[in-house]
Formats: sequence, C-alpha cells, structure tokens
Amino acid sequence: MDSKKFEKIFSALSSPLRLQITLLMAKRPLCVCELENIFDVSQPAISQNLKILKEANLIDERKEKQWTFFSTNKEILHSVFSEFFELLEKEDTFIEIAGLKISDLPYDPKKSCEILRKKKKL
Amino acid sequence: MDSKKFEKIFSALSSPLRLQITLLMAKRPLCVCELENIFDVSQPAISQNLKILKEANLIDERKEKQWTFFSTNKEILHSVFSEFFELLEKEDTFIEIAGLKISDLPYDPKKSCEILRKKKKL
DNA sequence: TAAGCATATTAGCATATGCTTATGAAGATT
DNA sequence: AATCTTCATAAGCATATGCTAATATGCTTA
Repeated sequence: MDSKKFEKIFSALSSPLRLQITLLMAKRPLCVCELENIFDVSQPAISQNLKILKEANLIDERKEKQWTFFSTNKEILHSVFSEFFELLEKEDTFIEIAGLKISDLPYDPKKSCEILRKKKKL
Repeated sequence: MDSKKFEKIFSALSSPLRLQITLLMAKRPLCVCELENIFDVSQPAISQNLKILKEANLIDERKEKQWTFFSTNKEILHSVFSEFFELLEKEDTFIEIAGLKISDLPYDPKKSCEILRKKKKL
C-alpha cells in the first residue's frame, strides 16, 4: 500500500502556519507578498511553506502580471481524504513484514505474537 | 479560530509508522506486543507513537487481562475531517494580525499589501 | 540596458521529532 | 512472595523541520 501521498498531505497540514495559509487560500487566491504580511513571517518562510504545500499537491498557482497567486485545491483535498477513509474501511490489510493478512492473526495476543515472532526470524 | 485540534491530528498521521498503525487498528484492536512485532521497531517506539495518537484523540483503549488493546476511533476521524472541510468552505476568515476579514482585502496586491503593512505598524 | 519588484533558493542555526537502550510500575502467574 | 509479562517513561542521540539573513533569478518597466 502506497501511503506516501497521505503522509505528505498530513505532514503539509500539520504546521500551524501552513494550515492557516491553506484555510485562507481556500477563500481566495493570494500572493506571497500578501501572505508575508498577513502572517508575521519572512518572505522566504512563506515561499518555503508554499513549496511544501505544492509538493503535497494541495495548491494551484497562477501567474498574473508580476505576481503569482496561490490557492488551495479543495477538490484534491476532498478526493484524497475520501481515499483515506476508503483505506480505513477496507476490509483487510496485508502485513508486509510478516507476509500475512491481519485477518490471519488470531485474536489471542499469546498466539498472534508467537506467529509474528516466528515470521520475523525467517 | 482554534486549529490546534487539526494540527495535532494531521501531525499524528504524518508519520509513516503512525499512519500504518492507525490503518491497522481501524481493522481491529491490537496490543503493543502485537504492533511491536508487526512493525519492526522497539516496544517503546510503539508506546510513544500510540501516546501521540492518543493525544490527538484518535484511538480508544481497552484493558483486557494483561493486555491493553488499542483501536482507531474512526467516528472521531470522520467528524474532525468534516469540521475541517466546513472550515475550508466557511465564507469568510478573520485575519488576526491585521484585525480585518479576508473579504476586506482588495484583490489588487499593491493595495492589499499596503493596507496590511499599515495595520502591522500600529 | 538598468532598475525595481516578486518570488525562489541557499546557508546557517535552534528546536522538534523519532528512534534506541535502560529503567520503572502494575498486574498476572508460578 | 518472587518472577514474568506488558506497557510506560526517561535519557541520549541522530536526523528533520522551520525559521532568518543573504543572495539569486526572472519578469517588468523606465
């Protein structure tokens, strides 16, 4: 299961500044010079954080005259979160290290741990 | 706006290990000794990560005999993510540092930045 | 072509994070 | 009671993160 996408998005949204920026940019597009004044941080801090949001695929950008306007891509946010919930509800999960599915594990920790430890030794 | 809750949850889910643990525990309750064998990390690493998930309010725990079973609280996940999307769609947002709403900002960066800079100096 | 503005990038630094090993505490088992 | 087992906590360390100041890039306009 590839969860890099989720990690990137959750990580991008885990910083107070980036979360606020994301919420603001969901209302309307904003440029770096506006954001730098709205939040009291340096211009590079804004650019760096926008880069992280961009790499998480969370924002759109559009150049207009001398400015670059950034905005939150709410559609992607919605679709990724939907995917995440599908994964949460998916009936079974493969346990890579042990080469078995979670449904193969007995409910008794004594037995399940023994199975897992054996698998690990191989 | 209080966004600590969201930061905590996003941060909790931003680590590969915690994300995997969360997905597994969504399928069924698991104890520390099982998790420590499923993922190849030390027992304290599991406990510490469960603590972070617990502080984000993402897991339930239940003692049974000598074990403590942890499971993902999917209801809370759903409700918090819903709240997050409401916040995303909320029509207006207050810009604390400038003492104004985002809808008060003109669309022209030249004007908006000037307004913001003035507000900051006060 | 030069100057000015918006944004990106780099280097450097302080703090946060995430693991390990060692140890502690509480309940279960002998 | 003594020992195991399970889980939590603490200390220590390496790496990651997030800012600032300095600098570069690239576009716009005089």
